[in-house]
Amino acid sequence: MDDVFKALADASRRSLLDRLHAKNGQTLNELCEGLAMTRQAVTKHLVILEEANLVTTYKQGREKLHYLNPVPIHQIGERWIKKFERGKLTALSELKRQLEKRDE
Amino acid sequence: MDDVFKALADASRRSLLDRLHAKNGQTLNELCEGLAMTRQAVTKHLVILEEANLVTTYKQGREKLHYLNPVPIHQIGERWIKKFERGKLTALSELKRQLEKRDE
DNA sequence: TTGACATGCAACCATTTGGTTGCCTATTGT
DNA sequence: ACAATAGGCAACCAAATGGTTGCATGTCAA
Repeated sequence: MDDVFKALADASRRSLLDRLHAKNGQTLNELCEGLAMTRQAVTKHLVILEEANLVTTYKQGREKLHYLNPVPIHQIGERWIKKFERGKLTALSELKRQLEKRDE
Repeated sequence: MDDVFKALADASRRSLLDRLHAKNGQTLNELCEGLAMTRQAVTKHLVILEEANLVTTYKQGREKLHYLNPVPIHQIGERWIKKFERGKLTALSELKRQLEKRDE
């Protein structure tokens, strides 16, 4: 889970996920197009995404195809974000109450 | 939004959010208890959480109270994670199809 | 078969990050 | 008044991060 959070912390990597979300199964060179980064930098980002299991690849001839795996993202939502949504309203009203108490 | 992702990337900071989720409105020293880190390190983490708007503070005398703000977490869920859940199943079946094609 | 194309590997670099120590300031209880 | 308590500030440090360049390897097409 830590891997996933770390992988998502970088805007370039999130934008790579966006690109794969728009069009799945792209090659490395395809994913490089229009980016202000060298191919090697993109490779490094993709490796981190693979290690976090956010991207799956397989080689077809000399090309390497990249597929988005949305499962870890979903798990962040289920296992982590939902925990903080329970009690969101009570936390906020508690905050409001305390902030108001400040002015007494 | 980038600030929030960056803030969430560190396990110590996520655990501070957990602590505030368990008990809201803690002081700095309270949040330090039982952690293998100096007070100053915790302060730095809390500053990052504040800048990402995940934690709100206010001073009461010589104490500084920390409150969890769950709104940015909720927004990550709404504005980011949900985007990838739409089409999750189609992405997965596409992936499966491609992986099977590999063995032909 | 050989040149062009797609990717991999490794060394290197600057900046950011996560932490420390040492000291300073402000508030509170006795 | 003053010692103890709660927190702030700044300099410093090692390691991680995000990027580069240069070169090597594997595959396809003419």
